[in-house]
Amino acid sequence: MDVSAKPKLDDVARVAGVSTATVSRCLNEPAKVTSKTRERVLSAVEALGYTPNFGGRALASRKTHTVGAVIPTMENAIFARGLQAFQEALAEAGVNLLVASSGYDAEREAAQIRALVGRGADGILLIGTARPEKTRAFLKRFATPCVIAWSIGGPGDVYVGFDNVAAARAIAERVIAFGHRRIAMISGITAMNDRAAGRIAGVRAALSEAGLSPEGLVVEEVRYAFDEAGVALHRLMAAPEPPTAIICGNDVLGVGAIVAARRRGLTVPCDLSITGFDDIDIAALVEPGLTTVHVPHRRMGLAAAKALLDLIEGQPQDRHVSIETSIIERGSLGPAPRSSSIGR
Amino acid sequence: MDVSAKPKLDDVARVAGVSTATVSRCLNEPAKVTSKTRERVLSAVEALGYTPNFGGRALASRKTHTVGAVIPTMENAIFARGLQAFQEALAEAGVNLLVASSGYDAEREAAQIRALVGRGADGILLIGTARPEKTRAFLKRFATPCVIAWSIGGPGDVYVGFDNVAAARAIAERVIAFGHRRIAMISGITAMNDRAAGRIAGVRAALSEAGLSPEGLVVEEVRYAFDEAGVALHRLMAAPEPPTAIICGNDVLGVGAIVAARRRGLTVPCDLSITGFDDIDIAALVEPGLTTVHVPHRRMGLAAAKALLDLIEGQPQDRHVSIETSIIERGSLGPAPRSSSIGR
DNA sequence: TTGTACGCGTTATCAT
DNA sequence: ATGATAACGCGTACAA
Repeated sequence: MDVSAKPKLDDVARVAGVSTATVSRCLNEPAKVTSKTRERVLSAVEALGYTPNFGGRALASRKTHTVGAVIPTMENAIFARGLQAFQEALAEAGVNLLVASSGYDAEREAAQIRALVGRGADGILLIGTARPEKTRAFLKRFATPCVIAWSIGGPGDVYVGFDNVAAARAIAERVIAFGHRRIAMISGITAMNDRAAGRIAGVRAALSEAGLSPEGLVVEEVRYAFDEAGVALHRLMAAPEPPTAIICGNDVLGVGAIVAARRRGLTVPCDLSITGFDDIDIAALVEPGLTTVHVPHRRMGLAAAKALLDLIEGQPQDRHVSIETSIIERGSLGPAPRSSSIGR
Repeated sequence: MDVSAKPKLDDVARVAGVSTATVSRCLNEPAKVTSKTRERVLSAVEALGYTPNFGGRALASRKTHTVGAVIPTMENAIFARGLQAFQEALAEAGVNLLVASSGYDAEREAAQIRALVGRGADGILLIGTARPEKTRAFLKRFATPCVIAWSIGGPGDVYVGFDNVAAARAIAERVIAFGHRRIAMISGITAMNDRAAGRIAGVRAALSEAGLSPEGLVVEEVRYAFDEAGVALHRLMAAPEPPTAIICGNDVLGVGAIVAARRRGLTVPCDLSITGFDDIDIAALVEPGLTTVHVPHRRMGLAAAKALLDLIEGQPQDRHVSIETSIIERGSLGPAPRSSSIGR
């Protein structure tokens, strides 16, 4: 009925009455085998419940059919969503996904990358471009196929991402167009995070272009957490000349800011305008809806999978894929209050 | 400067002037080696930038230091959060995580399980207990260490979960205690989902205990998506005797229902009470806050990792870990409207 | 088209 | 404590 030991290629060969080589061919290059013997072999495989041993296969073929991804955290919905799509696309191609997380920490990212490469990942997905030279050198040294997502990488990188600077600039321009002059920002931690840094740069660029002082932009730098946004908002609003609009580095901060504003008795957007970045589900559920930058995270995940698989196969491809973003207006951004546009 | 080929155990042995066996021991059982030679070996490892080959190691040791997890989808925050904690705990132990998703589909789950076992996962994490006998047999056949989470499993299972029936019953009792008699439910799809089915059963049990008809419970079964909750709510409220309280199968549905109710001009909880299940972030952010069942997803993920690692090591352990849940009252559940408690 | 035989890089079992 | 050497399971030139 049931065998105690795991069947090996050898067992299948014996049952099918062929050599191990033929069995191997049947599984890997079915075309190189007669349909008749193939049938015999496959039924033997079925009968024994044979599963190829991973170690043996990896050792002989020097391929693991496994790729790794190191993301900041799955608890951020944007990465969860992108990774989900990434995994689905890989599964489609019979490739497994190893996930690791850095917690936005460069050291941990480096450690996880080493672990994944050591574990034999055929390729790797990384988020953003900001990382120590040491980590970069490690990847280069082992020539690990690597795709960068969520950012525009350098000319030498293969990436599937969007221009954080341009997108942030676009939404800042919208804020300015609404008449806001006292603008503040609640940003994620910028250390080793080019997305967060780029979004600040984009806002500064918009200010500058509008003839406003980019240095005057007050930036509260906090962890990506709802509560942190509240703390930051209170600090900002306690200033002698509080902002009339707050541009948030992502939707978690944006929604946190809206809730905090409400609890502070402020009406959004009448008293205070707030914008986000990412367009995750909750952005559409808060009251008022969060005006934000829409990023197609799923599409990016799918494209990243395709890019990485192509890269591993050595196929020619687009090394640089830019994903378009757009602004979604939902109501949390409105005209600047009249009293303050008069200001002093 | 840099070598073109990847250094192997052999290279390290040559440089250190020892045998491959010693190098292997240095890396795996450092205690069985003199500190003097160990030092020599380790510096050789460092100098060459040696990384053990995964295939070779897996083949010889019959261990991959890799575990797999098959979850419905990472896009559901509860799984993203639990999986994040799970992964962190594994990384701590030097174990890598392979993730796969089923999309709540039994066939896909089976396929992913096969893939992960074939890929050499030392153990596997699964969500819930409801799955075809065939899948169960497959796991038994290969004696794959397996932990079930998010549910109470059978006596033969190793699980780290909570009692979905009891938790749903508890919140239904609360709803009934608020005077509600016309109670409806918006549930997830129950096919091959014991959590969703269990939650309905729990609500029915509470109704029955309160002397209400459990068969009278109207259940709208929908996918776990915000929009689906809205559609379901509209159907429920269009009935001749609409419910005064809607118990939702999870927070995604609960929040979706609150938003849909608001758009329908209903005030929660004055006109309609709504409850959720899970206690994800948005439950605290909507207006009014969603009264829900708090589930410590991170703690469950950590405990699941510990259980699985112990199981793989063959260590004695608790095969059944029950996680406590609690009810969080936030405001979306209130007294039944007076007019309807009088009824028709 | 199919079979033979060797090599992939490591661990583990013996001796020493 | 260390070294020689045999597995480990599969892929693949090469031969038939």
